Amino acid sequence: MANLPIVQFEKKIIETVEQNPVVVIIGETGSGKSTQLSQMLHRKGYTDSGIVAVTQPRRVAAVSVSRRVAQELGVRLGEEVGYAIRFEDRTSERTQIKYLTDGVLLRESLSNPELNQYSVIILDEAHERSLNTDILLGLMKRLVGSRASNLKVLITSATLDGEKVSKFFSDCPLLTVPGKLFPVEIFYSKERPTSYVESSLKTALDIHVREPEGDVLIFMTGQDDIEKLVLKLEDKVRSLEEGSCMDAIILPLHGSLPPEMQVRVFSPPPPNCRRFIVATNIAETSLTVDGVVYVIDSGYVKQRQYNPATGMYSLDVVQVSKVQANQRAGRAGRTRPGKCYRLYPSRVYNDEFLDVTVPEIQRSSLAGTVLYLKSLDLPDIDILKFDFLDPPSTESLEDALKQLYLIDAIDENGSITSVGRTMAELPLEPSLSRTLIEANEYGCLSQALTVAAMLSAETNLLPNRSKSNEKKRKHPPLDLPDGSGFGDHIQLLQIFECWDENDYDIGWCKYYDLQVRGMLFVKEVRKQLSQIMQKIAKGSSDVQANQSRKGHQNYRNLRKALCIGYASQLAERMRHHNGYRTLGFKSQLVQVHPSSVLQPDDDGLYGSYVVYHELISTSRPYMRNVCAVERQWVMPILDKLEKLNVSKLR
DNA sequence: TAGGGTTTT
Repeated sequence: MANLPIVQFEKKIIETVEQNPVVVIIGETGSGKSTQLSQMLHRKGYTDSGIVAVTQPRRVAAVSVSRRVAQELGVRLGEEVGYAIRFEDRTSERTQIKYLTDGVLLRESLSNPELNQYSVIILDEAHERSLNTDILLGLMKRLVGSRASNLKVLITSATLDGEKVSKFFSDCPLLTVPGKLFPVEIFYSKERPTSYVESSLKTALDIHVREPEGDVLIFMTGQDDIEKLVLKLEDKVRSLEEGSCMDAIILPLHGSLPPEMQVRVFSPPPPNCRRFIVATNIAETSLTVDGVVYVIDSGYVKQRQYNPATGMYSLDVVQVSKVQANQRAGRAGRTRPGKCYRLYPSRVYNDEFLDVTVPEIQRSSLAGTVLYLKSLDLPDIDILKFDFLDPPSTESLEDALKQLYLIDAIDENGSITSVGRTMAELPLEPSLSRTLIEANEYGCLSQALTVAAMLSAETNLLPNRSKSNEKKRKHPPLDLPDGSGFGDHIQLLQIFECWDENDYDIGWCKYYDLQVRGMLFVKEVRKQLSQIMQKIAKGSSDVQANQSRKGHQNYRNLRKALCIGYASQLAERMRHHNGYRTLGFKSQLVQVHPSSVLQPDDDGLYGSYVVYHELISTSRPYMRNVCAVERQWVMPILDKLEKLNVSKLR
């Protein structure tokens, strides 16, 4: 720890913090900012008047960094130094330094808007511009101006972003702390290749033949390209003349890889063997692979975008930002001097790449964010004028207001309703929290809890129908429940109920190709949601998973609750075919996703109305996860839509 | 009849 660069800046940092409420720290990789800033402030006595909080965008980071700090201070984790992430609070009365995800801090500020328990709040990795960090930046700006007791805010960011953050906080001081990276030599391509897979392949082989030992990390956009490149690399390396160069191991690395495959990158290679790790941006920040000396950067990344006019998501391949490109290059210099091969010209880097990644807040549906802000009851609120570092478009905010109005979270004047307040307490998308509240009225809360938890699972739970998997399958893909024809929400409910009947058996998940990790996550989410709902309903509600299962049923109450919850995600079938048009957004022709279990009637036609969980534009615009609903439930929503006046909702 | 970049409450 003593040789971390940041330690030499302690005096300067403390002086600046003493004299200013907000300080921006530009700390490059390896500067030690994440572990050291909190300890410096602790030494200076800032933990005497409150807790020093450090937010992280990711759970694993909150856990691992707090563990390191506890170790360095020689205390037990959970005592003076602790962490708090969803489902896991390892802090105590004695905790003075607390690492937490930015999402947890946002939750805390709901029940304690002044965040009085904290003397210092450090927002780490702000340059990643996660949705939660961006909300926190806006809240911190208000808080330092308003809070009675002295609050100190530190924000760490990257070189290219620091000035902007400083300006946002009324030109607060900006300190730069060097990193501890080894130099990385950058090589640019003369022009953009026509095929990134081919170009990566060629570059990787050049490195293998010409360069001394050291692993190669290759950044691609997705699973498909990764699999292609892995196959080609294996083929080419095998055909190299024996003894002409060292052995090679080729490893794919992406999020949908099973955990046991992911951890392979952490075991060191055998001697005289080079590893090629072909990865998505998961290797940019989330996973750190040791031993990398060479990086190949395609310059592209897959990004999810939301279109507020149509309510449609798409997953697009876009150019990385300069911050991302530098982060990728930095992965080559962690253990010794490295090299980074950029598969694009320097002109593209300089002229075309954005400085910083487009913040998530400008690429997401903001219904949840706006509801959260409304529930804080900030004085002088005009949600359209909330002070964001990078404001989302008016269109996007109006879309959020419209959605919230349709599900009764705000009234026609834009004021939060009591239903809206309850919704804000639930860690769910507004459509699902609205569904839970309605289901509680209809006596089907238990079922709704299960549906909401299943839809919250981050991983794909259902069997993966890829070609390679079909071959591996030991049994035909059948006998999972089919939603009784009503659609995917009901199927998700039935699957969980089956698992419950099988005593949450892991083997049962494996037999049906359901991701074990995902199902266990669902169980935990369900438990958390049950606890919150029981508090809201004052203990009277029945939340047992299996209590409602009684032979054949038409799930009428549950579907009605879903219809109310998804009032802003409604579609009407075309008269003569199975296409639907969306209602409530700029009307779009969409299809039920082919993976849906929704069943057509005897004439081959689907029901007249469905609600959908998500619109996703891939090869065509699809509704994913649909539920059949009845005309009589839809009519009041259509009425409301007709009378809607967005300009009054502000 | 088709396709999952990465996070998080």
